[in-house]
Amino acid sequence: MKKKTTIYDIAAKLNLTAATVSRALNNNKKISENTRKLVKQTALEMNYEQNTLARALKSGKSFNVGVIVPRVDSNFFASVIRGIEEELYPKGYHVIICQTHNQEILETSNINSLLNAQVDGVLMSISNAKTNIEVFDSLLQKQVPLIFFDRKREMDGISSVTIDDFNGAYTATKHLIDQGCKKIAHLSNDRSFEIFKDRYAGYKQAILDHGLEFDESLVVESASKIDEGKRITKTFLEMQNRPDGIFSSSDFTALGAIQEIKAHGLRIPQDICVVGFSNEPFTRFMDLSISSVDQSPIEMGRLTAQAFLEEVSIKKKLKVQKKIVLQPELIIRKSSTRY
Amino acid sequence: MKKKTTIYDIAAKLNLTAATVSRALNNNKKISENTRKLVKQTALEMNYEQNTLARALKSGKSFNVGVIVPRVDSNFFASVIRGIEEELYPKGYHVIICQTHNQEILETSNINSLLNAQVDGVLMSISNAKTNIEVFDSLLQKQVPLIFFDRKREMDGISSVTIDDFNGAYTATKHLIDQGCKKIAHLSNDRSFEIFKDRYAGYKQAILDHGLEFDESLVVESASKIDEGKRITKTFLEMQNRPDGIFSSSDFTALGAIQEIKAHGLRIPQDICVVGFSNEPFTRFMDLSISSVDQSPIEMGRLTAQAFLEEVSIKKKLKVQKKIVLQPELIIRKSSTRY
DNA sequence: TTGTACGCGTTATCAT
DNA sequence: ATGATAACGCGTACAA
Repeated sequence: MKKKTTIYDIAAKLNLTAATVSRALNNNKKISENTRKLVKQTALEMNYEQNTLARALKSGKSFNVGVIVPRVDSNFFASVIRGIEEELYPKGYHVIICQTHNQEILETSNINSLLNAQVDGVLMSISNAKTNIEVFDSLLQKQVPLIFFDRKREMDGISSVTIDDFNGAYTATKHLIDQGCKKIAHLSNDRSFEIFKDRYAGYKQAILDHGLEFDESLVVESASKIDEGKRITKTFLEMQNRPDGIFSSSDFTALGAIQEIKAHGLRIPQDICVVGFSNEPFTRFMDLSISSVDQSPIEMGRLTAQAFLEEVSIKKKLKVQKKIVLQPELIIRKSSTRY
Repeated sequence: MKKKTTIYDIAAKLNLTAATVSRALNNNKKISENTRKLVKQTALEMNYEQNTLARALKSGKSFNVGVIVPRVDSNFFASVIRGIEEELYPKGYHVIICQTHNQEILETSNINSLLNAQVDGVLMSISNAKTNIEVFDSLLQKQVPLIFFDRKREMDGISSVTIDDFNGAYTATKHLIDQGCKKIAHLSNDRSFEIFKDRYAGYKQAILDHGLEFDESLVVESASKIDEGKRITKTFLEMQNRPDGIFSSSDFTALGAIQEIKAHGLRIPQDICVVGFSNEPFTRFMDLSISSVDQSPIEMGRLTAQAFLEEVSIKKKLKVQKKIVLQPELIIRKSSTRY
């Protein structure tokens, strides 16, 4: 194990003091151009590398940013992380990944663990609607920037990057109406999350705005799973007056719906149109490609990272709360294209 | 900003010295049971949390592990990362993510950047077959454990976790033969990577072992993209004596092949059987579900993490090189099920 | 412009 | 069993 060269080593070699070397390397104004060049030159020759840990200990900045998501092996979150990493890496930051698996305990322990590692910020997507708010307060108290993406929580002074779920749902539902659907069902999800509440609201508003009848019994909550989509769709199809359109808040339940509809010998989109949400890769790959609402996750990641960078660059005094809302894009595919 | 309580604070309160407190907290043997309890008790009361940075600076251990992958928004790598994170988090380690986008420059800079952040280990999947080996040496010299997963490089003293690509390919090809295929093509990929070389070799061996004719013109390299699969399959279908089976080293090219075959009015699996590789989620979702070789990525991640943990727990003296090879599992679906 | 001296929070090595 | 002190590597207020 070769020992790393420190500023002391290079100071010794140059008959200078460590302080001078430090200043030279940090482009401190009050240093002669000569010594600056000399120091940098020999630093290069001696393969000097700044000890991040020491600097972090001294300055309190670790140049690490924590990212907390329910899970990483989901296309959406993986893509957001990709965006975050790409934006932060060039600025010298590293991204630390934590998964919560939707467990409140893990959400709390992750935050504490990141706090303990002295990250410079935490970017997270709420995974548990009822996680105690105290944990977030502990972040605020320690002046560690916290930024929500996708699944946020209404909190004073916290910036967030989300998409306009209401509008995405509204557009999708309106699209179904444009395709001639008269009775549109909605596969919803836990509405204690804002995103699902908003999608529900957008769906409802579109229904009402276009003279259709809003029927609460056509809205069913479930987990984002194929089988759930099948199960619920089965009940829809057994109605005496079945729906002719389905707006799903998840691509997986949408897929389940499609499978169930086919199993019943009905045609898509002729008999029933289906639109999903998230634009998961598989929706594009199917023979019967699935229309879906794209959330531009990479862009969301980039913007989240940018919001963080802004927050750390700004003087601590003024606290800005930024709420960035991305406009989702409806990707129209075969599952809802009648004309 | 509340100041964090340090061991000095709790030492002062107890009329002890910081050293004693440190020892008590670290369960040092030579400390009285009384003071140990007392210290731990008051530490709890004062909300003491160990400063990881200081400990890292002192001990040289950061409890951070770097993970380098081509990209995170791929199901395979995301799943491996998931496995790694789940294994490491309970042990107090954090996972730092880096992406290379298959660029040699980024591969090198990522390693250096992680080295600079003083990670306790680097887990990586080679993304560029010709990355200069020097970078890896710099890791070895600094005694930082390096472990390859999936895409490895043959290097002395480096542990790796891979799957038996040869066997996976062999099994898949044999399966096609069992289904009655007589002329099997192979959609390959850059064979400067071991994994693709091995898959090619497994395919070839299965052909030879079962009395079929090996025909090099039925093997074509391409990137792992749907369109490439289409393009190459088109040339296959235009042969006077077209193949009746395709083994693809990628699920994406397999999908492209399937699309092209259908477009030509041929039936799957009756006319042509197709098997892919990786078991991407979408292969299961299709109406015509795609047979594929599963690489158990989460398991791979866990084993990689475990190999790392072992390596750090062992005395630095003895260097163990572990080569873990997972057995892949062929998932047989509609695209290759004739009987 | 450069040097001196100290602190960041912890642990390890001496003593006592 | 506990205390005193140094050291990890860096940055910075203060002095020169």
